[in-house]
Amino acid sequence: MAILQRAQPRIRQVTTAHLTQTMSLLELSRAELNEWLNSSLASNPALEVVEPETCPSCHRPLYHSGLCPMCHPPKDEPIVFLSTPPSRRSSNEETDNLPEVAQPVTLADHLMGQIGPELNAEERSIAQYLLARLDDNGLMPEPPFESARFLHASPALVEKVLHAIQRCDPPGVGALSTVEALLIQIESLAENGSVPAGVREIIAGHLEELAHGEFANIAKSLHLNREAVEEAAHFIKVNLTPYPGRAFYGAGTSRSSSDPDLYREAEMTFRVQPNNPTGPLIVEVYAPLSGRVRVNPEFRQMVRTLTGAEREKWNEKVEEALLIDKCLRQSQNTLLRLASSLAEEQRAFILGTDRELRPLTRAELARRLEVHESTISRAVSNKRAALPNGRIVPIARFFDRSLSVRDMVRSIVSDESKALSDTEIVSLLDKQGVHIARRTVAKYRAMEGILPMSLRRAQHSQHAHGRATA
DNA sequence: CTATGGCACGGATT
DNA sequence: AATCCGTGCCATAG
Repeated sequence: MAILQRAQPRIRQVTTAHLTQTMSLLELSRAELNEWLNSSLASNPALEVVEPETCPSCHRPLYHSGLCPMCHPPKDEPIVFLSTPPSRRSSNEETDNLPEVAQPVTLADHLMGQIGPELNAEERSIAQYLLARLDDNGLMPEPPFESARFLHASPALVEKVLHAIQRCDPPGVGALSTVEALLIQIESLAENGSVPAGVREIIAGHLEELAHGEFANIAKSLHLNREAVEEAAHFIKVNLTPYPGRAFYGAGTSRSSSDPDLYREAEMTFRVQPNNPTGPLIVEVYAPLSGRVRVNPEFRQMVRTLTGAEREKWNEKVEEALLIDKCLRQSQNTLLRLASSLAEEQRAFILGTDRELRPLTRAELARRLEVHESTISRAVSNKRAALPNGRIVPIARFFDRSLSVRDMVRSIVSDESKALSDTEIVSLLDKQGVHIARRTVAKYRAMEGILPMSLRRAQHSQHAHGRATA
């Protein structure tokens, strides 16, 4: 199979600006790919979109010559097909009879919905940029003046928009730091009820100590008694979150509050067959457009009649269009094969729990699909998958070596009656056939936000996970 | 003395 | 080549 990296150097020169992106189509997210394609279509008259053939019985677009994967499902392999989001569908393709998988609104959409109405056009485009920059936790990683420089907008205006964002629903979004996010949340809580004494001060100056459970130190430096500090700590734990983007709105599944990717679009959706739950999975991979692109034959014909510089100029466009077409097919093809492999390999994980994730490396999959391993890396990074239970997870998670063990640790701790030490957890895991070092259990614990044994005894039925370090 | 976190090393992964 | 991950060693707190 021709590998993307092999594209001839001659062409590489032709399309400088776009080519770098073309080479890495695989690593673009759904939205980015969309945007890229739109701009390519707009700037290249040689490109045209052709309607796909559709399956005669279900009217689903057929991307490959051959049978419709839904109407003629393969026997053992997963059923994989490309599909286009409803807004971009060409004709009125019938809505599918596929089982519903929750497709939540993105965090950015949610926020834009709140602030959009109050903003004028310029402010809105600033907001759009800012929202796109929010990280997984809903925090703003870049100071307003930098955004302003990038946008060529006045810093004051950018700040104004940012402040508008910060007043929005998941309290704390758009904050520049964890501390700021917490403080904003406090303000929002203070409007409705009272906030225990010391909470603000602890957030502002003693977060580190709080994370380590050093109540005595805090009490001393704030001149409070220990009870007050504990009360404040409890309040913080229950009411505040350092990850504003993850929680608060849209009561999704119980897990959702800790899943930052929930509010991003998925690039593929895994489902079970409604009438054949034990059969192969169905995988829907999203494509930026229904149908496919090609070089407009009339345009090409027209170019042939030109001469000299004119001809050169438009020929470049034709070459570029050819390349775009090729790369698009190439990347979609790999994506489909990747999806299929994942559905097959990680079926148990997709249907079940984290614990059932099989260790799988990118390199291994690359060998199997006969592509370069960097190809897999690109395809996997920056993408998300929707699972049948409605969760949206980063596709990189399919390659997480320790996820299943971390899940075991989590359940060991939640089932414990007498707070276990890391060493004890090691031996419990040993019995279940998992052999890891004590130090490693400690790290997993930290990753899961589980406090050390000594700080774990107290409250058990609390649903909030305490984790406050950056 | 036990439990745990920090640091750093080496090997695997990307 | 850069980064990530599991681990061992050591310091520190209780």
